[in-house]
Amino acid sequence: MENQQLQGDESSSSYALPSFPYFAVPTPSLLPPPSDDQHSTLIVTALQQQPSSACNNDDLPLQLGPDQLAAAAAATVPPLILPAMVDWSALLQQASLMGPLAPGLLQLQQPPLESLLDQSGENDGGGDAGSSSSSKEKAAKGGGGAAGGRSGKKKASRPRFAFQTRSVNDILDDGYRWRKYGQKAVKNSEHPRSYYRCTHHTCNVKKQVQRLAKDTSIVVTTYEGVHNHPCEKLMEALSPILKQLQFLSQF
DNA sequence: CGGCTTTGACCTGCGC
DNA sequence: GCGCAGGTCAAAGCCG
Repeated sequence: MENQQLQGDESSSSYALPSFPYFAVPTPSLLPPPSDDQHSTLIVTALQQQPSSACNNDDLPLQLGPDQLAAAAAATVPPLILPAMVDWSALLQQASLMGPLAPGLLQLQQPPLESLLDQSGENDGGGDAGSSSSSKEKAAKGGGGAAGGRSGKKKASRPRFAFQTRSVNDILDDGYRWRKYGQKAVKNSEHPRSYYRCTHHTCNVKKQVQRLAKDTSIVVTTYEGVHNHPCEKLMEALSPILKQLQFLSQF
């Protein structure tokens, strides 16, 4: 299983995620108060590289396709208004630590990332979707080791979370600093996929940003790995409060 | 000048 | 073995 690999291989896995096999839609109660300009709807997916049989979800009561999920999200979560800065990684960590059914998270099911991203592609046929899926999974698992041939060793897969957001901006301001290290045209999609890496020296978190071909207003952001450092912007915002608390605690 | 983006090249795995 | 697709590198250029 992937999480086991993560905990075994990641030197920086102090925030190693427990199992979080749910497709989660944050309900409004979980959301911060509205802000002025950054409007977006959000779907969060916890991704795990599991055997394809595990994705059948025969034992799960709810079976929704990507389109249905999007519709369900639209129905259950009317246009969410997000603040300019949301630490979604931390939110997910917190949610996962609270257990599989964190308060405020609506359990649906765990769709594979491929099904999410395949919405973007006008597949030539059903069989094509399958091959595309396996191709993406392969890339996700071996991508790091593949590039540049720096090490022949296969890189262990890491937890991945896909955020589906309706936003004009490609980049979600999650409070972390990212450096773009690549951009790639994706088959069956007119929009390229962008690759980002966390700029923190010891942090190896990556994210991919891609727009859906079918609905270009939706941005799919896929996080890979877990930050091993605090969110800079969050700390910046909190530091005055912390200082005040420290000051008050003296009395 | 440092940090970031752009972009072509390169590498790997998979399917045929 | 070859071609394709995805992921990454790294040099060059841009920007504050």
